Amino acid sequence: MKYCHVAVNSPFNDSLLSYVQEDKWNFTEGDLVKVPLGKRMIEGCLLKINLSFSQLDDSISEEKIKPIEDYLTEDLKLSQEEILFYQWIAGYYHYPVGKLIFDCLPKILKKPHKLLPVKGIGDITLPIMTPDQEAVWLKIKNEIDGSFKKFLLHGVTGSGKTIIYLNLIQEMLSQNKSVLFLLPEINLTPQFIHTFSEYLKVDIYPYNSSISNSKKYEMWRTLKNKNEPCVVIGVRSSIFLPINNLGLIIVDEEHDHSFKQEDRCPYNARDLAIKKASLLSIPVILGSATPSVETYYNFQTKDEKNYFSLKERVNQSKLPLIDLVDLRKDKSRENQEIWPFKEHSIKKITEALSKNEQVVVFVNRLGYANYLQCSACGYQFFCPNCTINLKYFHKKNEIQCQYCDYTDKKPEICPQCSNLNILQIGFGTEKLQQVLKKVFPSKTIGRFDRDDVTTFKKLEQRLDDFHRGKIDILVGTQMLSKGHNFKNVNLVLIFGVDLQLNFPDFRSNERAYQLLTQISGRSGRFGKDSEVLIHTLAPENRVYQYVKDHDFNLFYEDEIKLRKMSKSPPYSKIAIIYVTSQKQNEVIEEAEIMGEFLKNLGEKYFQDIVVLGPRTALIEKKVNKYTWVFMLRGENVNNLHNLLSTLQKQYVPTKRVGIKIDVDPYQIQ
DNA sequence: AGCACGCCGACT
DNA sequence: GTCGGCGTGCTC
Repeated sequence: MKYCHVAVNSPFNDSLLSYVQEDKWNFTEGDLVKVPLGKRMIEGCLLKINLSFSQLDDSISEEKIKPIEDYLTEDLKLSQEEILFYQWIAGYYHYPVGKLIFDCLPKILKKPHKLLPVKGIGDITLPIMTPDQEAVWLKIKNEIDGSFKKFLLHGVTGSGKTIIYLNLIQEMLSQNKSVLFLLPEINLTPQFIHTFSEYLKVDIYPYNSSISNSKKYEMWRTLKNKNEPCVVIGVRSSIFLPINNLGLIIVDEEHDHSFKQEDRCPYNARDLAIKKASLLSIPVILGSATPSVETYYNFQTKDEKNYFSLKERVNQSKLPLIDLVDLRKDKSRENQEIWPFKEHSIKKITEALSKNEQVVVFVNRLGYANYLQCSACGYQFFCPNCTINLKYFHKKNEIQCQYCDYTDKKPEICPQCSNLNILQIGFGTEKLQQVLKKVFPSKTIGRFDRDDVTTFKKLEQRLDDFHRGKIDILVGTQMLSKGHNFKNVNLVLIFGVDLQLNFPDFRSNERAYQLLTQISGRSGRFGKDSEVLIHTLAPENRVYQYVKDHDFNLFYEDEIKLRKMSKSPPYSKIAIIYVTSQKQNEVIEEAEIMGEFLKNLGEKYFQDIVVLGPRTALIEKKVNKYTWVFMLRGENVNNLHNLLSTLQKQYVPTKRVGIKIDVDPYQIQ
């Protein structure tokens, strides 16, 4: 009797199950199959075939093993390289490999659908590079030699990283190799599709959440067999696309947190890009104006010769002048009508508008007021399902939860003391938009956030309107901060970054620095003098000073010292364990028992691993689910992985709780 | 993760 | 009586 190992789409037994391989099949490894599990049929992928019973690394008894039912499809299968890639990821993130595979593959379809790539025109020749750009491009080009190498392209905002990418892509295409271009968010797709199709005469494939499953399925089949070189522009999940003859991966905005998947398998696509490049022996280029501290550290200590920087903007542009607006000053004399703007900021906006320029206003929060509070008794309006305040939306006249769908009418009266004066605390995009509408009634004030821009189509439309000058002032959240090339913006206002700096997390300074620098970078990209006004209650905070001085190195030197002192990454490796349940007492009890287990395990075998916790998650209850967390930290990566594996193999929960492991967490929830 | 079984309360 | 809520156990 022949047996095989199948990675199934179920977490049962870590998704690795054994099946009988009947002689009638002509299977090879990587085939996608249907297998029986209990009373149903589930999807599976053959990892190892032609095994005898004794070769099964499984403690199951022989008579329990059932035969494979059928092929799931013969249209698509995984290559040996893909299997290795998925297995490595599953091991690294302690996630079941079968779940991972079927999370990543498109849903298998019977009928193929039509797929039309964007046909690159390539009718414009690339602009001549500046001497700086040319030097970098030549050095990278000469380093690329058909082996695995990683490069960091560190160029200030507006320094023209895209031109270097395009030259390198053209070089690859001329060698008949395809290129994968990863960007953090779907928002940036339209502009890259536009630019790439102007300069490159090849098929360009966008891959993101606006692409239907049938197109995704067709893309997997097409890219696997495609012989002509092409370019894929995609978000994090496109790292899994089986691109034939892939010659180069570019990760733009490598520092961006959107590369980290938070649900399901919590991988970081930037790190996977490096892994994939090494498996395929190809180069990978990381690009950013604000490299992550960990990436920069790696290039400082290991790959120095592959670090390239661009310090000047192109188009004779200077970096914007950055002004800190102290929100604490002269409170009494402040004009309440324009709050939270200051008269100075309104004056600056007026000046910009009078020059027929556009203005970008950034605030990190949605809605009108962050929460409501009774002025008499201090009562706050909380979500009944989550430990969070309800946000107030003015136009909808509602208070809403950001984690579940709980919504209520705006209260007129305090339910606790019947007081009629309910205070609105904090502000978001909606508030800023409304204030600006009042101050500038003849101007068009647009909004760019998740609340107002709900579909990809609307997003394209809103951006297009702004580019065409139909919007004078655009008020937006993070969505606005990344990569956009606005021609007529020389004034940017920033609000609400103080909150980021107060976040209890070793990355809070880094996040704030990156955010400020990225948003500031939207100002003055086309030659004119430009300005950024950062509104803050803590102008003396050093992060603001580094942003003001455009000094990445000082920021980094300061930050890396803190990381060393606090033994945070890159000086250690971190993993988080989340324990969740609908029942608060069960999570707490389970977390305590698990804490004992981890402590004993640590004392016996892993003395170098620090176990912190259990404590509540930052938001203990979300959608009626309670979460408690552990943080594990260690300098030895292998020990950290061994501790996690031991926990997974040996720890038997006493309650029905969910357990999730997050290796290299970005946000410590 | 599903799915079934089995126990219990509440409703015609 | 029996419908359905959810706790528990099992699946190669």
